[in-house]
Amino acid sequence: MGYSVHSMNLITLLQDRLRLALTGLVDDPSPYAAMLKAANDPKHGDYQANCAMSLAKALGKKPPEVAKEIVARLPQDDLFEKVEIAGPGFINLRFRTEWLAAQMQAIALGDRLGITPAVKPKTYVIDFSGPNVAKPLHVGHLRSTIIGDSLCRLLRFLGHKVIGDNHLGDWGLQFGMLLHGYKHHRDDAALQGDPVRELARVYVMLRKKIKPAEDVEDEPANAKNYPPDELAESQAVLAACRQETSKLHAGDPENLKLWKQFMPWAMAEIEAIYKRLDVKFDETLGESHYHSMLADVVRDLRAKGIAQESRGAIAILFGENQPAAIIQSSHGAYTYTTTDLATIRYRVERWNPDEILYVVDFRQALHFQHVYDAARRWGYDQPKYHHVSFGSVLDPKSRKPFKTSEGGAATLEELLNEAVQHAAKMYVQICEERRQRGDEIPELSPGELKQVHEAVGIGAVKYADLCQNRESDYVFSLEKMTSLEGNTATYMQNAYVRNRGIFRKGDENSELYRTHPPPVLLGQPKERALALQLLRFEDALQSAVVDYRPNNVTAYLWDLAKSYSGFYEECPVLKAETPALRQSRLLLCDLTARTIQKGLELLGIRTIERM
RNA sequence: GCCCCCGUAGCUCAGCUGGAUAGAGCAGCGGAUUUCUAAUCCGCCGGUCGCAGGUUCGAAUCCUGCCGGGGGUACCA
Repeated sequence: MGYSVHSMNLITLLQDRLRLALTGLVDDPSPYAAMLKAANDPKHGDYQANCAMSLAKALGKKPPEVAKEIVARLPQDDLFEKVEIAGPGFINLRFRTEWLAAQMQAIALGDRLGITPAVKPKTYVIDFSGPNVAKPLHVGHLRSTIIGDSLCRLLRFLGHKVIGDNHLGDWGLQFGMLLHGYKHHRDDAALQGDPVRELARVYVMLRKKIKPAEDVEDEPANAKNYPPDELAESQAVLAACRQETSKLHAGDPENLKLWKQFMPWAMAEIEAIYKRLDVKFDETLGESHYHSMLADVVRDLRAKGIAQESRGAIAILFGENQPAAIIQSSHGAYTYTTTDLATIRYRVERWNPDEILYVVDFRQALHFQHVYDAARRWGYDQPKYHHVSFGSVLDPKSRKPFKTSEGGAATLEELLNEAVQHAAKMYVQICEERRQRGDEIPELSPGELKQVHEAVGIGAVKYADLCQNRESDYVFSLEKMTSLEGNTATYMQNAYVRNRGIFRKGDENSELYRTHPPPVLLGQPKERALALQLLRFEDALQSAVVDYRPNNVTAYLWDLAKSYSGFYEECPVLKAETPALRQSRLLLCDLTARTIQKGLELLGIRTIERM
């Protein structure tokens, strides 16, 4: 049968058909062709087109008539098995099963699972992670890092040029605090032994000291909460830290030298975590990188009339009763708005990106509005700017965002350790259960075991984060995320392992199914459903990318796992009735495994061959 | 005060460019299964989609108001 491979993007494929059918009926068919979705009930076919209803009024006809007309205009070929008009005018489309089978064979070739790279690749700069390097990473940094990394992977896989940039907080007050702390509170012995830890200690100590002063600056009425002498000392320390920061910014040799000394210490710790998380950046250009450009940015913005003097500071105004954005304080200091604008200029000049994504906490929404608005007025209006905002990670006890700066809340490292330990504990428990049942347990070397626990533990944390809609807050629960049940990384990793087990047990070389894919038979409903689900992979990736929502990938994988599970229950693979059926099912298994593996990879989650 | 976001099953959350009876997971209840295995499967129970209006063939989804929660709101980032 000579089915050609069109595009593995089912939605695009169908929309193209619909657009053809609609041409001549309406002036602009695209919005109507877009009214297409996967049917939520198999009774309604595979996909449903919903345009007839809304088109009816414009054409002055009844919806079923319009639907009939559209169906008559659909290209006549072998794509559909059935096209039905139902209800108030839905057009239900069902693919020919033979066509699905042919696609299976086609996408098995090559390593892209049928997904073709973007025809018009775009350039993306993705600004993510951006930790404050003076303090240890904590749960709050998790989301930006994980979501940003996943978006990099997804866009890159779809053929775009991606620059992942870690915009470090390496130049602000936090370093003034370290400088002050180093000069007045350091413990030389501790510094010799473990400089990273000693710096962290000093930082936490100063954070505490400064808090009253900051509280009172926020809200003068808070003054009554503190004893006057404690408050006075706090204010003095804060002033001293600011002084150190200013000196650093002014190029004071001693402070600059210390800064250069502190940086590698601080970075070593952060990089260890990135390595463990398997997160890489193309650039790590922190705030310090832009420092020398800030004066010029302010000058240029003033010269162009975008910024002006206001209440003693240099500010960009956004209309009456709107808060302004300060780009230079009345003391002469630059702000993060200034740095972000300098960063935009740098990025545009260096990469000329089509889009710049900021994977940052939702609380900074107003700041980014200011920055985008200012950047456009400044002339940098060609890139699209997106604040890929996300909600907070909530402490299950307090139901409030995790706080670390003041208290002893978990650092990210502790959290990851806990997750990995939990994975190890689960492993022992499950092995025990299996031993009691008399099952064979794979002999894994200690090294292999460690890899497995790491992949499972870290994967669990990542997946739990990514499978949430990023905009909503979520309650952090180690129990839930490392569970074997439900939509978790462990479940998906195990689905993969179990699938690989079939090939081992059947002594089958999966490589053969990729170079010489056998014909596929989809006689059973579960086989057909699995094939259809496999073909939806590209739709899932596209939907994840257009809204910057990796949870569309996890949702897809979960559906795939369920389709596979149904198939697995009803369709024996190694014991299939005929050799041809066995071959066909092995191909479906292999495609499933590869899709799971690729999907997880695009989320930054590792698969393992055995668990 | 002003601006933004959120309010969906007992719990945790999807769904929100309007579409057919509102979906998962966990918890609860009832069956099937002892395996191609670190995941059993199927069914049931459970919802005035915060409240009230409006738009229309059709609203969890769009608009307005209200209630409740969170966040932001000029010299921190």
